[in-house]
Amino acid sequence: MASGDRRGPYICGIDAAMDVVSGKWKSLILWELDNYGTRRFGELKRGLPGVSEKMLVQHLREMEQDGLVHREVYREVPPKVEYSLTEHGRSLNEALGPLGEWGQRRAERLAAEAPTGSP
Amino acid sequence: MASGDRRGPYICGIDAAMDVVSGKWKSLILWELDNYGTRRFGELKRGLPGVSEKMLVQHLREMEQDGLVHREVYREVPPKVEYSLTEHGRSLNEALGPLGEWGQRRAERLAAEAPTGSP
DNA sequence: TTCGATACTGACCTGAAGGTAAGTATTGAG
DNA sequence: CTCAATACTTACCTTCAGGTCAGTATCGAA
Repeated sequence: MASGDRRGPYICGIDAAMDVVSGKWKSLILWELDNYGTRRFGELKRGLPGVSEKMLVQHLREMEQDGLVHREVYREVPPKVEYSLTEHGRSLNEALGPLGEWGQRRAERLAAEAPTGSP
Repeated sequence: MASGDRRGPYICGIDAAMDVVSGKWKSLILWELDNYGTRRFGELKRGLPGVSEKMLVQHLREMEQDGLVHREVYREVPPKVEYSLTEHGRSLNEALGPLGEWGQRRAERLAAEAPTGSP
C-alpha cells in the first residue's frame, strides 16, 4: 500500500527523514502550510496545481500520522477542515532549507548552461 | 526509463534537489564517497549491503550525469574503476546535513516512543 | 426537488522504480 | 584449457506510487 507500514528500521538519519518527505507533493505541502500558517483542503488543492484529491488526502493523512501536520475539523455544512504544521513539521521545513538552496543553485546553473535547449 | 529525461522544469529548489537525490541508494552512495574519498565499484557494492549491481551502476551513472560523481577508469585487467565526489557532490552532501540530523532526532524519538512495539 | 459547495472515499489502471539472474570481455594463474 | 577476478550489460519480472474518475454525506438556496 502507499501509506502502510513505515517507520521501519532506518539505516541513517537521511533515510528516516526521506521516509517522511518522499511523496510527490509533501515538500510542497510543507512549504504551503509553513507559508500560510493555516490552509483549508480546497485552498491547498488550488495552491498545488496538478495534485489529485486522492494524493492530497493521502499525503495529508501520512503527514498527520508522522506528526508533521495538525488537522482541525469544523463540524459544519458544507464541511470545513483546516491544516497547519506542528512543531515537528516546522523544524523539518527548516531542515529542508539548505537542500532547497542547493537545488535553487543547481536550477540556476542548468538554466545558464542550456538557455533554449541547445539548438 | 529509470534515468532518461530529467532536469525538467522545477517548481522549486527542493524539487530540483530531490530530482538528483531520489533513488533508493543515492544518499548512501553520497555518504560513502564523502566518507572514503575514493571507492572502487566493488567496494561501494560491499559498503551498501543489499544493493543490486544494476541499481548501483544506474545510480552512479545518473549521479555522474548530474555532476555529483567523478568516474575514473583504469585500463587494466581485471578492470578497475574509481568513484569520487565532485565539488557539487560534496556541497550536496553538506546541504543534506540538517535533514540527516532531523531524521536522526526523529528516529530517536520513535525509538523512545515504542521501544519493543508497545506490547 | 434538484443543485451546488466541501471534503472526502473507493475501484481501477498505468508507468516506472527496483529486483533477479544470467551473460560479456579481458588476462594471468594453475 | 579452464577458472577466477572485476566491472559491468541485458532481459525479464514484480511492486507500488500516483493518476483518473465516479460516488458519498449534508444542508441551504432556488
